[in-house]
Amino acid sequence: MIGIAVAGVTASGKSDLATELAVRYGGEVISCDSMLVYRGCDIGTAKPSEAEKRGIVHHLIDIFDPEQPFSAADYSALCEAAEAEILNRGKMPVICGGTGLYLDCFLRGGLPDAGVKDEAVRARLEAECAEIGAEAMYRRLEALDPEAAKAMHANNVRRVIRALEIIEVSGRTKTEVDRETPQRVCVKDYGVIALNYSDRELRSAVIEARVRKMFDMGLPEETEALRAQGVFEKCAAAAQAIGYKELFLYLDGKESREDAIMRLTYATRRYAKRQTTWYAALPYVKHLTVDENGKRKSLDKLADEASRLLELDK
RNA sequence: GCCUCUGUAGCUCAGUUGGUAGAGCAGAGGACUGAAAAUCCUCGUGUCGUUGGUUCGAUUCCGACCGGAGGCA
Repeated sequence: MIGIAVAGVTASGKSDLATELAVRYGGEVISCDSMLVYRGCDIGTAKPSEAEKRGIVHHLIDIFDPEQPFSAADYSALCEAAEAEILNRGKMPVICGGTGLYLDCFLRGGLPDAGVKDEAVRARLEAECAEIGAEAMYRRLEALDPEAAKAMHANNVRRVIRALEIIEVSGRTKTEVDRETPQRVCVKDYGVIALNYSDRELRSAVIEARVRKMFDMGLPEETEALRAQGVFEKCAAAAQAIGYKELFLYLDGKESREDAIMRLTYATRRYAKRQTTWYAALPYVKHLTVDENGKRKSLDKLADEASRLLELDK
């Protein structure tokens, strides 16, 4: 095994565990998070502080400005590079983060449609979609790539457009392109664990507490700062982060602080649910439960369990 | 004390010219191959405040009562 990956639900202690494992086994952490790459998005993304990093080198954090686009393909390539660098130093890569798609892409050996992308084409398709409607776009895809169309819902405009984009840019269908990589198989020699709470009530409570803490730490101010930069008008990837758009009403005086806190809590809970569904579908992950009898396990105990699950001390 | 408004799903509210009701949010489940903290799909029986009356039939009309809001005294 050349490395380990700590994935899992938001606010489950992934960072702590990954850092602990890096300390124990001589590793460096590679973040696997679509939002930690952005500078200035700190509180809202629960970015680890220097103290929390405990002197361990962390890769792929603060590498872009919030206006810049970022995607799974970019991640996969960057992660590959970071991995090589770490291995060169004779250290162990410890991937850590909750963006399931990114992890999956990397572990599967990159994306099949590498290089198949054209912002201009995509923008044009979006404009067309706005004009003729999702239904018409879907019918167009049905004619060109019926198999891909069948696998997606007509309302899921993003995916329909991406499939059409692939056809235009590469001259091949998404179905053809996708056939070239393994289906959700981990082709890298990594041990993968996903953290989650065994008790849903506890998970909800932890998430709410974390949101309140973020507010106390200055989330509203951070949001204002990003707004002043124009991040949200530029349709940037960072603008979709949970934790900023939910505060707009409050910042504009149209909602109470408490209501904003609750809406952010709800959004985060739903996110945790989506993550759970995602990780449950990945055949190569080992699941690790974060609480015991309603109380959080100590980090040491959790790390021991993770080590055992991954057979690290063998 | 009088007058007006109001009481419908966990929350905010629609609605039924009388034939027992539906949205958003919350909640549950799921999908996912270059925006993924994104995008999308599926799931709604609740004494229609209580109680009398009118009616073949009332949550809907009428009365009383009990909550809540406002106005006049």
